[in-house]
Amino acid sequence: MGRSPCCEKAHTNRGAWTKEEDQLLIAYIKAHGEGCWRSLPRAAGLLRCGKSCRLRWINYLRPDLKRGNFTEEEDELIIKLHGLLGNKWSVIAGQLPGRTDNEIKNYWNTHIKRKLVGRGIDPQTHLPVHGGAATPGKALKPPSSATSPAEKERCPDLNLDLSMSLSFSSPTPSEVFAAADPAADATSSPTSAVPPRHARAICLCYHLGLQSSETCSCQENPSHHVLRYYRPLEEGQHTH
DNA sequence: AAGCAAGGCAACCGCTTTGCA
DNA sequence: ATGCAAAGCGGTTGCCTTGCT
Repeated sequence: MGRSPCCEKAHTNRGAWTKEEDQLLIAYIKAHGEGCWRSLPRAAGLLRCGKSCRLRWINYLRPDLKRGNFTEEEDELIIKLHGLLGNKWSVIAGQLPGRTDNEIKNYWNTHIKRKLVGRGIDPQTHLPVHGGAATPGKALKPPSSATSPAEKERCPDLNLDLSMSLSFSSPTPSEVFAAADPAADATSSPTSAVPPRHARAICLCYHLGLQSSETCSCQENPSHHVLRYYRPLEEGQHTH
């Protein structure tokens, strides 16, 4: 027995959204907020599936979206975060206010990839393409031993102290992200705003070079890693 | 002006994760 | 502990626009 479809495809519109549909969705969410996406279309008078409504709202209609071209600073931040996190678009988007994961993903695939290739950097590994060091399709793989200064030198584009982020013995997540964006205050973001599923990515980042999130020896819910990132550790709290 | 290719991006698909009974 | 529904996510597709020949 398979999963029931999210919507009755025969009775839903597909393809590009019309202005009228946009207005219906905006008006409904303004009046009722983001509630149950599955029941929203019917309640709002839309012939769309809930998934489609959610996507349209998050990626296009949300009032806090920035739109417009990415700045050079945003470019560099995306590159740095991608070097740390890989294709965790939603986590990366979380560090760029007003930008969506879909937008960043598209921007990465159409602009930044090319930019990195132009610099002689493999977009997947963030390592120079010459010399066969790059391994297509693999996420940034930390070395098993401490990253040498020479290794750091090989990755000028990723303006991070890789010896810290990849071979650290125990940096805090805020240190990792401070390295990615020294201007950011990693302690100021509200923990409640972090979707729980981001925890794994943060955990993964936190454990880069040591162990994967799957083999983390910590028995706590991974969300504590998010707490560690978004809020400084207090005395006596769990540490690795 | 027409045809074609490439680029850009909105939207969809299918799988995973989460929350709850 | 388990199963299911809902939400979230990343990869992919497809259409529209732009630039080139």
